[in-house]
Amino acid sequence: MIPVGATEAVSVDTRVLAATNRDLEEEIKRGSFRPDLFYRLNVIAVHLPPLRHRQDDIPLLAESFLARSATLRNEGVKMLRDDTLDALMAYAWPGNVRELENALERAVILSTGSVIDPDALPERVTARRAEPLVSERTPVSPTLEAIERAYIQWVLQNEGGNKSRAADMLGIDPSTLYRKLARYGEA
Amino acid sequence: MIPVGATEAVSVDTRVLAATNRDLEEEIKRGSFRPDLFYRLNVIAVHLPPLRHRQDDIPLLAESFLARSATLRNEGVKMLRDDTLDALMAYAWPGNVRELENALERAVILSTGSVIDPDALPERVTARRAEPLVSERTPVSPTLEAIERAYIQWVLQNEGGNKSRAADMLGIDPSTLYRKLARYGEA
DNA sequence: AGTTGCAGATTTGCAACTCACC
DNA sequence: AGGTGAGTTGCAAATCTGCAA
Repeated sequence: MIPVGATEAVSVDTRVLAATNRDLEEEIKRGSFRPDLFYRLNVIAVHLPPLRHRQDDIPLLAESFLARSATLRNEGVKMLRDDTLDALMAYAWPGNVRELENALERAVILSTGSVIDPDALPERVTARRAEPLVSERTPVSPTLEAIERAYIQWVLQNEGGNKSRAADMLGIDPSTLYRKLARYGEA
Repeated sequence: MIPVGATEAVSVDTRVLAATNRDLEEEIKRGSFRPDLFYRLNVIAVHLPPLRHRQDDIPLLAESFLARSATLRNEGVKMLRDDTLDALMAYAWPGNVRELENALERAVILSTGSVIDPDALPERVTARRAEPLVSERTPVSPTLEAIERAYIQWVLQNEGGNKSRAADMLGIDPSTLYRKLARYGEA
């Protein structure tokens, strides 16, 4: 595909072809596709899933890490003392899951017994209420409208600029597509 | 992230974090993102870009392949005779770019001189008007509505199910999001 | 195929209200 | 009792849509 206005020829198509299968197409046709589809999107740029929005997940995540860690080290699973867990849940984890994982790994190493107490956690975690980081990075997702626009453009290109066919793909009336495009043009 | 209703813990977040950069976020925030974003989408399942809709691109693609081939083989670039190119452009390339590439590779090998004539192409290509393949696979793209749904779900998940915040991300009123979700629920 | 008028259907943001939790 | 924030609903205005030309 040659992007509008560009001159580069690409060989993406090929791989796409290889990666596709009918089942998926079917599933997609009926509009039900899995979120992991969007994880891919994500990998490129869209969003940083903020762990701090899911504090309830922390116990589960922690448990899972501890279990894995125990397996890897051929040791028994270490437990979190209640207040240790509290600390974990209170912290904002700006580094998300990775940071949580690292902290727990460290804690496992530092703990001699089978119970992990708060002392084993990095200071920044236990320091209650680390003041809101200067640049509390607010993650950004594209606007619904932005997605619509981009997707439309993309389908349109795949249909060789044929608006009627593109409209069929999109499941809307050609006139509707026509107007949407017009709107995009203005703005 | 733990998908709604699931129990698996994942560590996707991390990599995402690593792969992201501010510039992209900026660009995205303002709603202008490049099509290659959707190529990724594409890689997973969405669509088979049909080469037959872009016959004008064929000369360019062919040229680029020939150039590359020449480089790889340490030979001079071979040229397409006019009627060879005609044949290429007349053919529907159900296998898309991959098929084109293969055909050219074959042609290069078969051609002793520096000019590629039609005889060097696979039969199916030169057989004028190969009858429309039995299952002329019509590529499918998800409906606009399907995309909207999926994207909304995805953002919603990233916001930990918080509809208000998700609505902010999406650039719509919380009530609007609420209703959309309700609609999805019914259907 | 692309475009536009049109009348009806749908959708939207706003604001108000409830509910839960601090 | 007071405050904040999420979720939800009524409503009138604005927008959007499919159809047909």
